[in-house]
Amino acid sequence: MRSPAKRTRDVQTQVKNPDLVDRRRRQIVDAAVQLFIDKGFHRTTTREIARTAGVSIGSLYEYVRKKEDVLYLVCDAIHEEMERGVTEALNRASGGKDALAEVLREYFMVCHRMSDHILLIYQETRTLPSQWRKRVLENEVRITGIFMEVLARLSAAGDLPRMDPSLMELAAHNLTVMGHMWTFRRWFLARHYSIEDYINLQTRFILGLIDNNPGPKDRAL
Amino acid sequence: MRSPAKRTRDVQTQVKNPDLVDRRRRQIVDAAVQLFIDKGFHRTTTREIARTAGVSIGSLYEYVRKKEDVLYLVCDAIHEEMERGVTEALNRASGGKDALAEVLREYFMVCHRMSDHILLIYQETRTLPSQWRKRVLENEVRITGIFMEVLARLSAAGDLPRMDPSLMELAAHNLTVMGHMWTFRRWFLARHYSIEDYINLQTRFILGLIDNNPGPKDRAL
DNA sequence: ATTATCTATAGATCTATAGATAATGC
DNA sequence: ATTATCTATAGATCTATAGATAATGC
Repeated sequence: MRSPAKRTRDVQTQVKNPDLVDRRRRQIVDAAVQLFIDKGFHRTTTREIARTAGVSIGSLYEYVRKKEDVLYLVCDAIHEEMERGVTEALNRASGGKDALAEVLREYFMVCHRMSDHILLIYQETRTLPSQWRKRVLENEVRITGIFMEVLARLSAAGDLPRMDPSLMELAAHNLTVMGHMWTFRRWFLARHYSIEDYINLQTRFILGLIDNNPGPKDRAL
Repeated sequence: MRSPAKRTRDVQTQVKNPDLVDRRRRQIVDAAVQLFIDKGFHRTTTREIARTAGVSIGSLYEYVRKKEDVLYLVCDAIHEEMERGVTEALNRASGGKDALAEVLREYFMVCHRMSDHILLIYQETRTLPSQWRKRVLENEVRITGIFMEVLARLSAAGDLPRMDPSLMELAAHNLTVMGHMWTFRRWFLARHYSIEDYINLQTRFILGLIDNNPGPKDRAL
């Protein structure tokens, strides 16, 4: 739905050959992602991006119009990977009694893998020109939306208490952000917990909240 | 415990008179906070900070050694205000059956008031030299710690289910971040909910998770 | 002929300091 | 004399482009 070719059109280029544009931009994005993660957007120069990508500074500016264009391409690529990762992860979760726990585990593992990238988006989204910031934020909503669908599916199957749509939507945001939290509080959390601990504890936190049915493990929280 | 005078020592100055240092730095911080919120750290120039603060660029550099010093002073001032706000808010919450709901409401209102400032910290902490980034992150932990004490107090009073310390700590982080979430997802949330809606829904979410006791409102989530 | 790439640099900043000036207190 | 403040600018970047060169395909 959002192929590189589609994204291509957002950012102007002087180069006619679309395949070439895709290929070179991939080089540029790959170089820039790592530089931005290491040094931040503002401390990375366009020359560094060009050099690391293996093109000249002149060529770089054939493929983007401004430095911010590179940031947009980077953010979009990250979200594309996140979306793929989340979709796969959630499909992998098999459903049934522990469905939510499985979903959480799979999602948190994606966040764990993409830690640096998620953090980059938190830090640099504001740097984008508003037109593109809007796009990036739409991507963020779309990913939360995937989550929400899963919750709705579980709820319909009776594996989750029913809740009204507003609460369901907010719950999806909460779970999404809990994954992000592992990335932006990692400086603290990783000192105390492994990713496994984190997943287990957060799962207990959430299930403790959800499992309202009285049972052998009442007050499970 | 962390008076301006104490903080003063972290950042070098050429000026001998400590009161003057406090006063001028307050001017500088007040100017810089707003500029950083509006344009970000990197797009704000030292000259702008000086001009807005009502001092010359030369004077500015009598009170800080580098531009990053200003950012540190700004972050520290924000955390000081947060800490005061959170402490007050949590003391205001009266305890009793709805204690947690009250605590959440008071805390979320602080986050609502300090929305822009919290966001700034998320965005610019990485920009700090590591020595100061560390301090800023310690402040963040301290604020979560206040929260944790409140939870412990409620738990001891029986107004909250007992949980082991790890889970309690993580719960404190979760609640802290839920407040932050209102600031960094505000572009989405505020489109759908008022701050009142947000507080009410989040409270239902949390209480739904916690209130494991079977009762008239079973499956309250 | 057209398309892609490169080198060299114009032009615009921006941080941080040096050195001059004003204000304060003995 | 000492302390605080200011003006003027050195020195170091950095983005983005102009104009030259190389590669490609008719």
